[in-house]
Amino acid sequence: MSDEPVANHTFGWTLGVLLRAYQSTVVTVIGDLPHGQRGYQTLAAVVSGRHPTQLALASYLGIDRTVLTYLVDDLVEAGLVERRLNPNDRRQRRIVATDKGERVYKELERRVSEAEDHLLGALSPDERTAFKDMLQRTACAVSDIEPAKDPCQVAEEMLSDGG
Amino acid sequence: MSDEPVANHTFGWTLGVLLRAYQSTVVTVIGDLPHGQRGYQTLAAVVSGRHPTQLALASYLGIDRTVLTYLVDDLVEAGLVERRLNPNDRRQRRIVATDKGERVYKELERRVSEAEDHLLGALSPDERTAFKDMLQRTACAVSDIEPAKDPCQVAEEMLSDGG
DNA sequence: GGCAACGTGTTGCTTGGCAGAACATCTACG
DNA sequence: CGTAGATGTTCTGCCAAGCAACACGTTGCC
Repeated sequence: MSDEPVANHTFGWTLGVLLRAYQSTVVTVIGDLPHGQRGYQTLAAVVSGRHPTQLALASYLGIDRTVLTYLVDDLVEAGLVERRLNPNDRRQRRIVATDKGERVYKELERRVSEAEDHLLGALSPDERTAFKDMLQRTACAVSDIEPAKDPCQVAEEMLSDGG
Repeated sequence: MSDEPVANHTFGWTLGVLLRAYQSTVVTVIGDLPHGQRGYQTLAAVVSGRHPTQLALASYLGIDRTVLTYLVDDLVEAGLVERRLNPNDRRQRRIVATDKGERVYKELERRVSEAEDHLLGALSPDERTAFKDMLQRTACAVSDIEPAKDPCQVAEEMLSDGG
């Protein structure tokens, strides 16, 4: 193992390198978005329209509810999203993207996609697709291992009464 | 893109999910190691025998030098590694694994590998290999984009005067 | 109506990691 | 020898994140 001339890097290390590179790239690309990469992920989740409550949003993003409050606060302040009361359950507040939010996200998403492709420059186009697909499947499967997060399967019943 | 019935998760989100899952798994598996996943990565890097100086080690791990000091301190205290002065340049201190450190790492590495396989359970064995390979290539290619880190190409000349 | 449970927001505490400055040690170059 | 630069250590401050606890409004159940 240890006398191999190449590679021999830890899986976790490669993950970390990739994530750091991704983060710094994304932060550079999105610039003024309130909470950097976090804010971008949040905006993306909001635009997707799933996650009827802040709780669902927080667990999807893997962050604390108290943190999400500030996050949403700042996104609201930036005019990108707004809190909308669920008339069926006025405890819940659905976070929806404003028109501006959608426009901004579309533009950012374009830039971020470019950055991602740049990041995956070592892979051929086919490999990139395969890589992203595997990454998706793996990440979604994690929801089975750690059901507390349920990132992929969003209760769609919850959506029906909110939309 | 946006009207696909499934998936539609951000690349960064999948990365985050995977990393969080990996971290929590690893932390569970390694248990008492001083700095959790960080400590494990450090130990792995030390055992690999590359990185003749703490600076090289820090940049490889993508962490600050001042942080590495504490990390190494605790690993030394745990009897896993030791600081060895480079006789050719006594400013430099090469971190080497003790016998205990190597034994511990071997065991931890076994467990972590299991955990990784479990984590990649959604992929077939062939896919796992391909995935890890692509991940490695991508992570290593990042060193070209951000040469400050130079994670993969370790100056081997530096090694020759230290070993 | 009364009570428990829930969603949200707020506060405070703690931890962890990063960044910067100052310092000691050592090497390299005149 | 003296100076400049490199390495590592220590100290300090800072910021982000997570966690716990509480308050408030709301819902559901009895």
